[in-house]
Amino acid sequence: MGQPAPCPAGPGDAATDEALRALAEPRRRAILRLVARDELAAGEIARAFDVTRTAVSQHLTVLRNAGLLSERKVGTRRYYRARPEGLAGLREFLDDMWASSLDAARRLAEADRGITGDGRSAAAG
Amino acid sequence: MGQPAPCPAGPGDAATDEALRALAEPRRRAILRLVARDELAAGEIARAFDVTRTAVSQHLTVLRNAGLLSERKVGTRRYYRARPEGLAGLREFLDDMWASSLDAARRLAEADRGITGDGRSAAAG
DNA sequence: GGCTAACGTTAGCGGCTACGGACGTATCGG
DNA sequence: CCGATACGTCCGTAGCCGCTAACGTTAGCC
Repeated sequence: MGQPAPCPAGPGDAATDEALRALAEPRRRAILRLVARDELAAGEIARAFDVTRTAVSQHLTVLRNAGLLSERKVGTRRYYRARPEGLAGLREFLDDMWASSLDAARRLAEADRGITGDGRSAAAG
Repeated sequence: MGQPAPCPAGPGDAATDEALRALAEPRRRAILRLVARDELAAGEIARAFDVTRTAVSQHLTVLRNAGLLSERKVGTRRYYRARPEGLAGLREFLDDMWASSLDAARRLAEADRGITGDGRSAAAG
């Protein structure tokens, strides 16, 4: 066991889970790409896909719930826009993972070199 | 057969889909965090969770298939390690999305300013 | 050869989720 | 007021996903 949680960051974990799960769906990624360029209405977004408006509306709800979308109501139309802030948490998460992996890789490489090549250089550095 | 997959840095859509779907699961993220620090055997990883070894083995397979894990066989033990390269595609994807969102936000902000504040500055850039 | 340890794999099951159809609601126009 | 438009929401269904139990395989030891 062990949940040391070196970087709980409070809402970072939950938000990351929501955002990651939302991005795991190809449709939602496509929608996000679409609204990342310009602000579009739900109908226009739905027309860009072969699925029904119902599915698109649900996807929009999921994305909005994950903090990846921003909603703007104008009359009967609802315009959606991508939220960079929603991706910030994910970038941080990936960056942390990236750093850890690289550090571990370097450590293992040094250890392997000390075993296969030279043994006394282990204390070097 | 085999998987040369030298990490296609270009249209990593398929790879991004696999990696994103793999990371969408909390268990897999925890496993990845575990092996990001040090290289561990499947049994040790499985012991770190309350689920059975079968589930962990499947998670490891998924992560490995997504290019996020590296396998090293030693006797009956199989050591797993996180692969930074697997996260590279995701970082690129998020970075692109981030840039697009920010650009769109700035454009919309300028357009909004032109409407609410001044109209002749619309051509400024 | 026989035994144990470590691990992956297959089959079956329960839960979740994306999808489509039908319905209700809010807004604009005549 | 009534119709049309735009959108969200509820219900039922099909497919996917993660989990467990049982089995098969490979490596080390006596």
